[in-house]
Amino acid sequence: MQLPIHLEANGYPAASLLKKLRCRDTISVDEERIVEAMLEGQSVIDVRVDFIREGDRPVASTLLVEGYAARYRMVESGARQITAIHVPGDFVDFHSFLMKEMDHGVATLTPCRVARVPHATLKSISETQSHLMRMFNLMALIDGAIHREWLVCMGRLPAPAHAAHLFCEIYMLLQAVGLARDFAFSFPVTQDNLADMLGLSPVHVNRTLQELRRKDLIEWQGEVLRFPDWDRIAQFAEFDDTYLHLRNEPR
Amino acid sequence: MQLPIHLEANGYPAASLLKKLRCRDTISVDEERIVEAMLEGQSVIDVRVDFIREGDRPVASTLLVEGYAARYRMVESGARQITAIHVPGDFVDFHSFLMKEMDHGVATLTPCRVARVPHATLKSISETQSHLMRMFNLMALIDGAIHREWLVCMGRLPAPAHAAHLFCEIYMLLQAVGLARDFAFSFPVTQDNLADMLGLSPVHVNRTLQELRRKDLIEWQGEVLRFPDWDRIAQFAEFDDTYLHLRNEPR
DNA sequence: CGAACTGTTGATGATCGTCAACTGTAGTGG
DNA sequence: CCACTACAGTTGACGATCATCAACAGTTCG
Repeated sequence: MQLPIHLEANGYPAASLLKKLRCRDTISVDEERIVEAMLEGQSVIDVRVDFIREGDRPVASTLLVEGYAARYRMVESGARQITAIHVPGDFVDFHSFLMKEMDHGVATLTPCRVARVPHATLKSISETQSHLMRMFNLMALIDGAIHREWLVCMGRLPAPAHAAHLFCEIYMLLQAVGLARDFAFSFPVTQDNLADMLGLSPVHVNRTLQELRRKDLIEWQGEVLRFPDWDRIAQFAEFDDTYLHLRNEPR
Repeated sequence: MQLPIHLEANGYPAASLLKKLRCRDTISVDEERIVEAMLEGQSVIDVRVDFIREGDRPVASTLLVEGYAARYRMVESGARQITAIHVPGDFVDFHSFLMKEMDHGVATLTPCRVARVPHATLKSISETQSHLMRMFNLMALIDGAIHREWLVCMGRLPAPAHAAHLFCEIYMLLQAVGLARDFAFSFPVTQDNLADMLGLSPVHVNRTLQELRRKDLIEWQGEVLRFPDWDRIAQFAEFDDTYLHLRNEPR
C-alpha cells in the first residue's frame, strides 16, 4: 500500500522540511543551502516494520519523508496512547539528539519512507548556525504547543469535537507541505489507531465518526478524508490554527 | 498566604534554575557564571494578580522563583484546561522568546515571585553559548515529554491513577530544586484547580481524592501533601520518572 | 454576624467502555 | 472456482465512569 498523494519533490527529502521552515519563519538562501546539505546524500529508506526506532543510543535523527507515523506509550492495562502524529517533513525523534533515554515509542501508521540525519551534523549546525538552531528550537516549542492543544481537546472537548479538531490539525499540517488542498487529504489510518490518538475505545470512535458524517462535517470513504464545509467543522471543533504557527510572523 | 517552604537561597533567583540544569546535564563553572549573570540584577517581583503575562509582544521571559503557576486554555463552554504546572526554577514563558504569538494563558495558582529575563540576554546567549542554548533546548524537549506523559495519563488512566501520577511528578520536580523531601511537599492548590489540571469536574476530583486517602496513598490535610508509601503510590500511578530526565545522563 | 470561598455529599443522567455478534472485503490456498 | 482466514468496520446490550445540579458544612475574613 502506498499513499495516493506523493511528495512533489520525490527523492528529495529536504523539500517538505524546507517548506515547513518557510511557513514558520524567514530563512535566508544560505540557510536553505545548509538544510539541504544536511539532508543531501542521506539515504532514504522504506520502513515496513512497525517500529522506526530501535536501540538505546541512536546516532542519527529520523526525518519522515512519506507516510504517517506516531509517538506512543503503553500502559499496564495494555492500552496504547498516541501522543503525537507525524506527517512528512517532521523529525520523528529530534529528541534523541539531546535526550539520551527515550521515554516513548515511535511507530508507523502507514508504510513510510524516512531519511536519517547523523547527530554529528546536527551538532555542527548547532555550533555554527545559531539562527538555524533557534529554528529547530522553535519546532520543538511548536511540538509542545500541539501537545498542549491535544491536552485541551482531550480534557475539555466531547469526543466528536475532539475528533474533528484532530482532522483539522492534520489537514493544516499537510497543507503546509503541499500534501493537501481543497479541504481533502489522504488518511489511510484505522479507527483503532484513531482511538489510540483520541484516548477513546474503538467502538466509541466508530459512533463518533458516524455522528460527524451524519452532521455532514466529514466525508471519509476509502482513504480520502474530505471536509464539505471547512468553516462549519472548524467552528464545531473550536479549531484555531494559531498554535501551529504556520504563518510567517514579524520578528 | 505564603508557601511554608521557602527557597533555600532566597533573593537569589538563579539557584533553583542552576539546580535543575545540574540535575539534567553537566555544566561548567563558566556556564554557571553565565546563568547567574543572566539573572543577577533582574528585579524579583511579587505577583499577586492572576495573570503573569500581559500584552502581545513580550520583551522578556519570566522565571518562576517561588509559588505555583500554570499554563491554561479556555474552551467555549467556559471550561478551563491546565496544560502545564510550573514550579520554582521553570521559565513560564520561554516560548515568548521564539514564538511571537501566545496561544495560551499563564496564571498563578498561589502567590508567586518571578524574575524577568530580557530577550536580548537570551539572544546573546544563543549566539555565543551553544552548549547552554542546547540545554535550554533540552528543557523545551523535557516540557514536551511532560506534556506527552499528561496525554497518556489523561487518555488511558482512570482518575485516581491520573491524580496520583500528577502528585508524583510534582514531588520529583520539587525535589530536584530542594523544595521537597521525605515524600512530602507544600501544595496549597484548590480542588477546582486540580480539576482543571486533570480534565475532570471538581466534584469528581473530590471523590477521587477520598479514594486515594482511603487507600492510604496520600495524606493531604492543610497545605502539605504527603505520601505514606512512595513505592505503593508510584506503582498505583504507574509512575516512572525517566521522562523527567532529572538525572545526569552520559553523553 | 454575614459573605465568600472551599470542601463535601446525594441524586440523577450523559458519556463512554466492554463484550459479543455480525457484516463486508480482501487476500490465500486447495 | 470456492472455502477459509484475517481484518476493519458496524451494531446492540449492558455497565462503569464521570458530569451536573443542588444542598450543606467548615473556615476565613471583614
